[in-house]
Amino acid sequence: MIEDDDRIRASLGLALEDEGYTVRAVATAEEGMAEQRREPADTILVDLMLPGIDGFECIRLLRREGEVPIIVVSARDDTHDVVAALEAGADDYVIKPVAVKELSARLRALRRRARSAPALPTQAYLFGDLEIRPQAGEVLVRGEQVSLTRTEFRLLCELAEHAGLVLSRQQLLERVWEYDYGDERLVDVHVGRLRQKIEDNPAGPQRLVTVRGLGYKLHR
Amino acid sequence: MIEDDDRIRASLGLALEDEGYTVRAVATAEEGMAEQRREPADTILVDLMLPGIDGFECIRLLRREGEVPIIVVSARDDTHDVVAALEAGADDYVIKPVAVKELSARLRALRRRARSAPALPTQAYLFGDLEIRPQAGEVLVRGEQVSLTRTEFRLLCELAEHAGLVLSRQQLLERVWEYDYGDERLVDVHVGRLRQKIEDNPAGPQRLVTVRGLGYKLHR
DNA sequence: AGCAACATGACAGTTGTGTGACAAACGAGC
DNA sequence: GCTCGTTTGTCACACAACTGTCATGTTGCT
Repeated sequence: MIEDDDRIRASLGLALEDEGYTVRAVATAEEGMAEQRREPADTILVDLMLPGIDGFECIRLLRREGEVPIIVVSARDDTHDVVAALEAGADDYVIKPVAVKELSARLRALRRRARSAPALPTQAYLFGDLEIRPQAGEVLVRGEQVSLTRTEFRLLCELAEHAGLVLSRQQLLERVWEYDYGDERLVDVHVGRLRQKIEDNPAGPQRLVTVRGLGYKLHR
Repeated sequence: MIEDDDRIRASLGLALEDEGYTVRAVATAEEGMAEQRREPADTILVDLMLPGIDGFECIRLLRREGEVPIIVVSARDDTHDVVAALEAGADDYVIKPVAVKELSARLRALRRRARSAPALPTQAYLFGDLEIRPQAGEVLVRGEQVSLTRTEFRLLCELAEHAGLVLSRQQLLERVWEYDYGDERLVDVHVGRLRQKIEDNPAGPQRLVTVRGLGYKLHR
């Protein structure tokens, strides 16, 4: 609960605890953000009129960091505020003074809905007749699907993300293997294997080309 | 929209269409239920004071058949009604007369939440000769109904909802089992069982395929 | 030619996945 | 409350796929 009025904070906090919730309460948006980073809450109640960062901004900041359900608890019964709060990313809006039973029912309804965020939406890549769909785990060469191993797939995605640019073996080791050091020959081996699968003539690569002395790049 | 007052039905319907929504409106709970069975809506607006089956009962009936988001639009600004409606399974409660902008914002907020909820989708899926009717709890392979357990069914729905995309074991654990952590082999076992039922040759799956190192996906 | 950079095939250890067995938990029906 | 069939989660094992290393061969540059 982010609420600057001490009396409301104390009484509403106690009332919610009576309803079976565990409540942590702070007085400012700044404290709330810090607390949420320290130990994320299931649900956040936030007042709109706060000193310093106001409620609207606080909602936007919280939204940027996660999908936590947010309920606005405001004294202002104004359609503009309601709309603005919901636009900012709040999930519900209740007017103070609020009946604890109602707030509790809304909390329950909200938490019934609250779940994890959707999958990471990465875009698809298309380079000539090479198509890469990261989220589908698919790679197509001239419309034909080829099956890559995870390492090959990650390597290809990394190259695709920087298509046209040369990536050094060291960069690839760091990004694909998450090795800070390591044998750079390893990259060669996997590039070779990848070529077997995506090149028409693996010995004369057209798509995944070597830049001697620098590294590899994926041709646009 | 389930609303017995002709004037409100017409004006609110038009106003929402101006906001970009497609609206179907009926005057009674009975009609609403029939309409929802015929062609499920994304979201339902329901008045509480209805002739015949009242709003509360209507909400309970709708809830029994699916997870469709429900917003109560009532003239009665009474905490008891709010709590009762939310308890019955409504997702939100707004007071008439309602500002269309506010209703629109609440609709958006609700649908944003609904999208990430693990609810059973309202529409049916058809992938080749695999048909899934989440609301009816039916799955048909080549027109033949197969009986799935609840876990298998939820797993299939989750995969169907993201057909063509790879879902990791972790994502499936979170969405189907609502586990934050857990043994990922559990997913394998259930995928295996599901394959026994929906694949012609479970050892060489065509519909529910493994993407090695990434997870599983349902083929479109 | 000489050298460094790169490619490639083989191989053994590791990892990922499928599957059957089993016991606990559940649930419908009485 | 009880019973019995079903569902669920865990485990162990088998097997296939993948990975990283190495040795050896090839290429491109000076």
